[in-house]
Amino acid sequence: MQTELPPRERILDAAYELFSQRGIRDVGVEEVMVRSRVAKATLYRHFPSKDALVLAFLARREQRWTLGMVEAGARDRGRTPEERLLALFDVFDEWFHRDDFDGCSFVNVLLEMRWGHPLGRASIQYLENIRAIVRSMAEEAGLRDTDSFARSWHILMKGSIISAAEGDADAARRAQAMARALIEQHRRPQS
Amino acid sequence: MQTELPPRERILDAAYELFSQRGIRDVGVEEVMVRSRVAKATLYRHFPSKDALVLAFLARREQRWTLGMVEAGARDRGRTPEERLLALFDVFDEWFHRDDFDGCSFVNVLLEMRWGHPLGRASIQYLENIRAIVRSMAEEAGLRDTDSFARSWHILMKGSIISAAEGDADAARRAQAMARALIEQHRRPQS
DNA sequence: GGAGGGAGTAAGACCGGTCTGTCTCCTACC
DNA sequence: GGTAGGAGACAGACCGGTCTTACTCCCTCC
Repeated sequence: MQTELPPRERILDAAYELFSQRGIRDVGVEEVMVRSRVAKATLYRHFPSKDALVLAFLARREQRWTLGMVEAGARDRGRTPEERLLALFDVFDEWFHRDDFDGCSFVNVLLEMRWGHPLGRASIQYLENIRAIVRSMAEEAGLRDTDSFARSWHILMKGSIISAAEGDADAARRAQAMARALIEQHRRPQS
Repeated sequence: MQTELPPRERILDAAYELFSQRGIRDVGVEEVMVRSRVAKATLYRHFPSKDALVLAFLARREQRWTLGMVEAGARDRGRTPEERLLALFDVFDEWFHRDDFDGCSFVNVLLEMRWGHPLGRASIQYLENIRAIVRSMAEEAGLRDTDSFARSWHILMKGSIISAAEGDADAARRAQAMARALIEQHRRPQS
């Protein structure tokens, strides 16, 4: 039998599953405790408040989702920089078809908590980090106006995620088609 | 002095402001009561539950926002069918720059309540209604594959709304540029 | 026209449940 | 034996929803 993970890891694992699938307000700390088989005092020893736990969840989400699944997945699939950009939507396509598809936690938390709330602010920062990855890929591809490109690209990413949440599992393919046109319009030299 | 609106209207007005600006879970029925200057029994006489009140809010949101602001606004601004489609993002541009910009309530409620919950289901239906408007405009414009067109177009709409919620007030212009390319690709005959 | 009654409303007490967060008590292990 | 952790009671706040009380208005009927 495997040795059980230390309490802090169990808490973070449980929080990740619950928060990513069901959102923040719908999940109480007690549910996190039960799933991680941890006492309340232990949870509050490691995290001073629920908000702090959510912040830790968002950081883990960036590691696993933004960096692990999205960025690394796209970089693995494409050979050229442009292929890697487009592969972002291949990763999304596979993600949208998974039955445990859970949407973008950063968007979810932002809309659940709104601007102004610390968790909303943090989510905005993590979304900006995603745009930075796109921008860097666009620079590798030699595109022009990479900041504007990344913002437009991000519109396609977020819009397709919402559509997938509505039930359109093919939203990534539609977004990818528009993404191709966007690349075309950002090729040097000025068209 | 103007005569006060009947209680039901006062309740719906208060619910509209509160729910559209702050979401569902963050607003308690007591806050709706206070703002509408209505007693609790009165609220529960007109609406059997908070969920029923939220459903009424969503219906009013469709009337005011989907039909009143978005569709009517776009139809007023454009002369040709294609201009009317693109004018959707002119309406968005103005909306994004308003200081009381509140995002798309249907997306907000869907992400707050999730699939499965009756309010999430209702939101998905109202989002489908938006796509039906886009589809009908696309048919007027003589575009081909109008269902797929409307789904792609909707990705641009929702993505730009999320970007605006993040703080990018110019998201509508970026989406409009991609929208132009999308129209181009859906012109008859097959390009 | 005046009395009576019923419907609608305001104000708010109240109930059961849930939430976050604190605290106590006990066990196990190093 | 001291520290970390499990189990859970507890506090204080808030939630949705029910119910009571008192008042006002309007319709009706004599």
